[in-house]
Amino acid sequence: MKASTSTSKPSAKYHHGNLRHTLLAAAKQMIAADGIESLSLRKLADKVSVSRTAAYHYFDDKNDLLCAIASDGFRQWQQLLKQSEQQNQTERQKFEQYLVNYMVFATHHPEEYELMFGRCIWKQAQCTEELQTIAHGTFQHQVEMMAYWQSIGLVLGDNPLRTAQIIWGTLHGIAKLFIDGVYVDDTRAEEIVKSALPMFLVPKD
Amino acid sequence: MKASTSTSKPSAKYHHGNLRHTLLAAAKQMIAADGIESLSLRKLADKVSVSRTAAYHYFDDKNDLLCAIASDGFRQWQQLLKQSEQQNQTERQKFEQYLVNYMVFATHHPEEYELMFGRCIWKQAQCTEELQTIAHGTFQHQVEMMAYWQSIGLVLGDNPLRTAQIIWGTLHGIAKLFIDGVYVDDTRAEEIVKSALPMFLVPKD
DNA sequence: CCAGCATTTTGACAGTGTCAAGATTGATTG
DNA sequence: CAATCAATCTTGACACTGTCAAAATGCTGG
Repeated sequence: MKASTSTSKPSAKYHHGNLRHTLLAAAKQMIAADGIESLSLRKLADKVSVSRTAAYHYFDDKNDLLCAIASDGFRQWQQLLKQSEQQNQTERQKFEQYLVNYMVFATHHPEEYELMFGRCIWKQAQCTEELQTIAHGTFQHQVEMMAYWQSIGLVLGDNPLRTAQIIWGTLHGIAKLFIDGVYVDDTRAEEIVKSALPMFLVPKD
Repeated sequence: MKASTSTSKPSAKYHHGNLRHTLLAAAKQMIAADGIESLSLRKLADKVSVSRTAAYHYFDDKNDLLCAIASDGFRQWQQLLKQSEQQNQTERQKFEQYLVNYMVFATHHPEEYELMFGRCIWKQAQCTEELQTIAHGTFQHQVEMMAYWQSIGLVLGDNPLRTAQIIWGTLHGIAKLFIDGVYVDDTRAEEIVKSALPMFLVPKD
């Protein structure tokens, strides 16, 4: 357990140190292990050895906590994107890389992915301003990339928004069918998306 | 309220008549109105004017009830498919009709759709044998249709399963992004899927 | 009319999120 | 150094949830 405080003694203190961070880390670990729906604030508090309602000082709500995790997820995803973008590749390779990255991220962080793009936050509960902002930024970036790839004649279609919706839809759909256990195929999600790639491209000849 | 019994008096009786059916109908109505996650067995029982645990005589579980609703959803979907298939159309029209049907069904019955294809049943809880069976049948039918459309040179690709996975993924993804409120665009889902259509088809010339 | 059966109810329990009020501590002043 | 204060955490309480065991109710066949 990497819990404990940041500065001084590791053992039980009243003032925890940086409880907010610890809570987030523990929560991520728990949802990774047992899924979002089996995360309870009380079990979380137990795990961090803190009282049931301690989290309420850092989060308005359970929903607020989940939104914070989702926001972190977006930051992680954006970072991965940035890393990938500055590699020296042809645009076609970048596009393929983007698709593969998406699937790898989604299948490797299924619960975070669910929080980021799932009904849990977007439909059921209202999402935080922070989440709204960072998510919107990510979406927009996505559309811009598609628009660019269309403008250089790599990707099919003339309506960037529309095409972005379709391609993202495909990625999201395959990811979700995998994550939610509908596809029990042992095929890797990356392979499926790789065979989908040609559908999106402007024919060479 | 179309509740009440099937045979005799409509008013309060101890033996309800066909409580199972009534429960299912009321549950569908409730999830259509307020979403799956706000359905509780107790509120359901209240609505049907029956005690909290009455449902347990017809369903093992809350999960069992949800599975029953999902099964009904699959039956409805299969019926819609059958209706559509026996119309007199070209194969291309049938294919397009299939895509549009999928989106219309998904967006008009979002909560049922979520139950049928969502994590709620497939991942989180284990699904009933009945559901497993009917769902598997539907999936298989889907793959067979894709295989046929490929065999007659309508749809791209040579691997039926793979192509079915991709096309279904696209449908599912667009549907979910709409349903879950990520796409707040006022564009109709059918239009998006219609513009996706050409991607799947073998070029004419 | 009564026994047995299917059906429904009542009681109870553990678990959940969340609010209000109190307890503890570290930091800030005079 | 001591007293105050604000940040932080805990305790108590409430309504709500799913679910089990045991009791109650009403229908049906003998």
